[in-house]
Amino acid sequence: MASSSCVHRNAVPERVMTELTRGREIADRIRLMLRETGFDGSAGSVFPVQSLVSQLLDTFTHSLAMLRDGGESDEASQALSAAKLEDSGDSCKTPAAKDRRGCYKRKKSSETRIKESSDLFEDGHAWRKYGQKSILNAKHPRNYYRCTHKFDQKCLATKQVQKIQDEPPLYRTTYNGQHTCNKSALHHHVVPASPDSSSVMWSFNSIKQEEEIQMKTPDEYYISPHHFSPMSSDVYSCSHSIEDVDDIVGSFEDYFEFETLS
DNA sequence: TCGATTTGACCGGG
DNA sequence: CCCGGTCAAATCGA
Repeated sequence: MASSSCVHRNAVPERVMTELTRGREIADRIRLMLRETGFDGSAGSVFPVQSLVSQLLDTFTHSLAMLRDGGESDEASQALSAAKLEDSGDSCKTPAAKDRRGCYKRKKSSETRIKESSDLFEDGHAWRKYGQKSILNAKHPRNYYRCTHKFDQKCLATKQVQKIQDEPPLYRTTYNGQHTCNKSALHHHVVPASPDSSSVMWSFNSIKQEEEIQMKTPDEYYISPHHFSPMSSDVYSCSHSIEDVDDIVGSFEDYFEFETLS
């Protein structure tokens, strides 16, 4: 169909924007963390880390500005294209029929983030379960979640959670898409299911607030066609910083991937 | 009563 | 045609 190729053509700069925005947010988080821990030079540190992070932030900001100026993929057109996608789905929601042909567009496998943990953890976002499927050759069913703000804020983020091991229990969470919803609208500090749990615990704050990120995860890695980097499990003490840096590197790699494609 | 979850049906890509 | 992702009616529960 012609429409799908049209959507795909617009999707690339949007994804680049999303990646760069994410990178800039993470760089800013690092900057705040450095300030709190005195690594920005205020506590006598000789490391020029703060300066590097500032340059990193500038790089993201400039790249985003260039993309904005050069193309039409600003937030408005993003919302527009999101609305178009929405429309293609709405056409089948008329009470007219059970005929759902053309009802939804299957996503192209875009950037995917996979997390594995020993229990089900809160990631700070509001999710709504919309499906469960038993998977071939898998012992446990796969659960499908979408962002609660899919409709009110056009947030297209989804995730899948599947138990992949019994003893000890191990869960794989696969994130698809980026959140475009307003995080500040959410409760930002979610109490984990079991307070003494030794697995993954995240705390997302909005950037302007005091930042606190704790991550303890047995394994984390990203999957993209050219990138597969398992995290070592013995870097707990500084894992939050390292994972953020890994996030940024991932953003850049995704960006250059798109660059070479276009 | 209304938002969240469950679950079988439906759909499209491979 | 099979499998996995999504939809949506039915059901749950606060």
